[in-house]
Amino acid sequence: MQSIADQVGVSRTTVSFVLNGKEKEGRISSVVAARIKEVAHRENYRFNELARSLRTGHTRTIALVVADISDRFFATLAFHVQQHALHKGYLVVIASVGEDRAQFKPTVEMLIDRQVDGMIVVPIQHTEQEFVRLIETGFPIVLADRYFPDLKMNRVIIDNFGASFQIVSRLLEKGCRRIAMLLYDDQLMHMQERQKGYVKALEKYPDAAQPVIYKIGYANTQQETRETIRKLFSNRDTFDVDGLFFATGGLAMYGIETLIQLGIPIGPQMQIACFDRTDFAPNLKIPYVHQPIQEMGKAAVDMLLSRIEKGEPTNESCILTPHIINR
Amino acid sequence: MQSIADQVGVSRTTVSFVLNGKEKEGRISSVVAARIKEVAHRENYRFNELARSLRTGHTRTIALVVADISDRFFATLAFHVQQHALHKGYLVVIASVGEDRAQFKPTVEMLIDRQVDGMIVVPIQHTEQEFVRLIETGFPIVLADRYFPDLKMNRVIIDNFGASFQIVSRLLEKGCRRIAMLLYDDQLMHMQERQKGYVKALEKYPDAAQPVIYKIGYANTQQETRETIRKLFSNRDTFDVDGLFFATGGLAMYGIETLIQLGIPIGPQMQIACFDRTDFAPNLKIPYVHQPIQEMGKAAVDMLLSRIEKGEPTNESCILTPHIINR
DNA sequence: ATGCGTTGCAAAATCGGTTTAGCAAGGTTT
DNA sequence: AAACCTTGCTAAACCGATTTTGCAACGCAT
Repeated sequence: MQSIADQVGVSRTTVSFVLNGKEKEGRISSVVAARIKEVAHRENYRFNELARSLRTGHTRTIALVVADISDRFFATLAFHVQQHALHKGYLVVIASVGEDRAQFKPTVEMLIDRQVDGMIVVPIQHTEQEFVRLIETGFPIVLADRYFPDLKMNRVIIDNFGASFQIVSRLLEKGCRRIAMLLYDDQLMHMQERQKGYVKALEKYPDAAQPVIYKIGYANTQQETRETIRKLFSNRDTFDVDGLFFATGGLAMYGIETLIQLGIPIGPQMQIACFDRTDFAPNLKIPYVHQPIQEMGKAAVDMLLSRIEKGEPTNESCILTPHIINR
Repeated sequence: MQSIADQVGVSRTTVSFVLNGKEKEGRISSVVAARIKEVAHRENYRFNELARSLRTGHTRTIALVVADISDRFFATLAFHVQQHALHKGYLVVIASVGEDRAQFKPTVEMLIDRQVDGMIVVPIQHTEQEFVRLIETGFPIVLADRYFPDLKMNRVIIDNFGASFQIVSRLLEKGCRRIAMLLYDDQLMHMQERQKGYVKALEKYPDAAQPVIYKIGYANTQQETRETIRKLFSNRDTFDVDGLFFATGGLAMYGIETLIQLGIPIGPQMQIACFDRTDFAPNLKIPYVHQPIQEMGKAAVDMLLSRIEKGEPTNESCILTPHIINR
């Protein structure tokens, strides 16, 4: 900037005004403005955003923190968050921390130290205390997908209970009476509500079997899912399962894979439902809960930006309704 | 920092030395150092990395630019790049630009304006000129997965030709003689070499049919793939295909899906091979090219960081050898 | 001719740190 | 006792911008 100022024969101040389109405000003559623009263009001048941010107090950067960016759900969310944020003039920094609170804290601090304007985070287990601390500082955060019911903070989630209830009801309507559910071993509300929806749906049918629930760990998902399914079907004299409900697309993928390997046909005698479209075996027309990931990303960005730009209060939470896809 | 200095009764300089672990260098007494540390901890002091970066000239941040973060290959690459970079003390900013050069240029500029120390990029078509400009500026870049043969710059890639050659050879050994290939309609070398490997393998067998190649666009991959497969099998009196080779995991997924829908059994009479493990239909034991994504990510990070930290010259290119998985 | 509002620009403070150069006090050497 | 080295710390410049305040010069009305 100094270099441009020298060439035109003005001060840095003047250059700054012109390059920021504040010629009126700075009362710079159009002659000088034109010369500055020309030189800036010729020299291929680019702002040092670091310096600008230091002075202005904002970076026009937001962070997105997810458990695992190689997961299809999170990757898609990341894509849409990024597209929408870019459109609003913001850069998004994606951080993938694993379902691991040891990585979560330092990562979040690293991002805040770099002065991101706000964060969209899909929280992981055992991080609630981190959030109460963050809320105290007043740092703009919006939770996506998962949330803490006791913490008063912005969030955009889906109606997990309702979706679960509806899709399990569908299974029941189609005649299933002994439905088992597989979900992740996770205390967070999104999982709890999917479980509750399943239980509640079963209650409607007095002749349906009691809930049978299997919890799978995040660490060895594939293996645990396989073993669970194997066990379930080897005990068929005890519990003659005729329906399976998977709480996520990942679980469904591994589960269906195992069914196929075991040679168990999926059809009227053995029906399946799950969350998220699984690309796996699309010829099996499995009903699923379609989460509006794009809307979720957009809503989260909009909520965060209005919080950042307008100051404090926004509507606290946004609950999206997923579609039940019946195929 | 000023606040800490005031409380301890020293200058900002002293505080800075202590908090940066340069007490020896700054010749600060251990008594003062201890008091500073204590106050900093009590006040929960955190560096403003923006300000530090402005002064030191580096941000300890690198960017990763890919076409589509929701693609499984890129998401996995992103995951490993991030893990390894974090381990080396760097933050990574992931940017997803689509296979779209209109988004590519502004995104790269945005990142450079924010003073990232370097970039790992998976280039997209028609961006070669951008890179010659970037190279002139001396900005540290390493290319991953794809590359420009004419541009002398750091890159980490795999032996696409060799992998393609080997896996198609496998199909030929197993008896296929009329093998068609599906690949993306892309001028970049990685696709070209996969094609060449296929052609070269066919040449070994004089009784094999001439190459039959279908090019699929990035925009409507799923639909185009389906139509291509349908067309291929409806013309079976003209070309009685007995083998299919997919240049990527995505193409394979859509292709196999269509085969299943058409009721064409995959087996000795109709064999398949592809790049990348497809989670789709794992009960079909399809041989595939396993790309060492984690090694690729690590190598790219290491190459970039040594370029950034040690200055100019590093070994120009790193060629990884994929495994052929035979199942 | 005096006062006043406008126009066109620049000086200087500021953001929050890092880093170089230097200064005073005390100890050691000669 | 003079010269010199250490020790322990600080002043001030600097990174590259933004922004507030100020100050000439000019035109215009009185």
